[in-house]
Amino acid sequence: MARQINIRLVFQQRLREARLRTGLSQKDLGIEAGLDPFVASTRINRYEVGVHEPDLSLVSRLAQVLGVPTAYLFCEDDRLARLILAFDGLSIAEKERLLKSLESKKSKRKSTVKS
Amino acid sequence: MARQINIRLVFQQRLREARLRTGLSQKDLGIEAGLDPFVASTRINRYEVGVHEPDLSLVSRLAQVLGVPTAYLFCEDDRLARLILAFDGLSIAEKERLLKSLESKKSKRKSTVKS
DNA sequence: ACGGATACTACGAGTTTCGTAGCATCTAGA
DNA sequence: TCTAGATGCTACGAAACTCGTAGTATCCGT
Repeated sequence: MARQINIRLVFQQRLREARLRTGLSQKDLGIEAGLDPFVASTRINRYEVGVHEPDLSLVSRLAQVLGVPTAYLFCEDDRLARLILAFDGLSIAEKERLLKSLESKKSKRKSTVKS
Repeated sequence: MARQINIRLVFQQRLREARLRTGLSQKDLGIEAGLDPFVASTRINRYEVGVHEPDLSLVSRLAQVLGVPTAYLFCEDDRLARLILAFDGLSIAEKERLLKSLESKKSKRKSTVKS
């Protein structure tokens, strides 16, 4: 009812979106992620179009090249995606401070959120 | 140099960790995620042990049963994992407020973070 | 000691992705 | 305009992977 999100579609979109942000071509992204230059274009294209799914180790290398945490590529929720990127830019001290603040007031709210 | 994290290992650990938090057995987790009861135990076990990788649609269903965002299962960084869980418990208004605050002060810091 | 629940694994069958070899479109330069 | 290069994309058989089956081992409660 509420949520039947297609995670594969999410992955495709986040991947393409992040690649375009870096300005890389499909081929160059693949090459920088360690793929053979002769197959890089083909394979990255298939991941963005949704024909195939890459295995986790490649996903991780792609994320590194794209400058995002691996988790970012699997965010169904745009707010969560934004959060991850913003958090990524913080210093360790700032991260800890934010976590402390968030985790302290948890369980206060009952979370009447619907989605 | 710095980071050669094994994302597969991360996935295994987050999966098991989240399952134990819910108190479900490997079998029951699989069943609730829609697997045939006769293969549920076997398959979930292989994912936790790292023998095989599930496809994205199953990962998504597992995350739903476990009550975490799909992205959570791919967090290399513990701090990011904590953040995602904490963020998940906020109301939409609180999420927006937090994002606004984080995104406004971005680009102020140069992010001298090393890891 | 028994039965049941849980975690785990080898093996062949089945399903998926991979590499190859292309095609179509667009742009820049001759 | 014609060509060359870059980019995005796809069908096909081969290769690599996961799947279901059929088990084993261990622990726990009765």
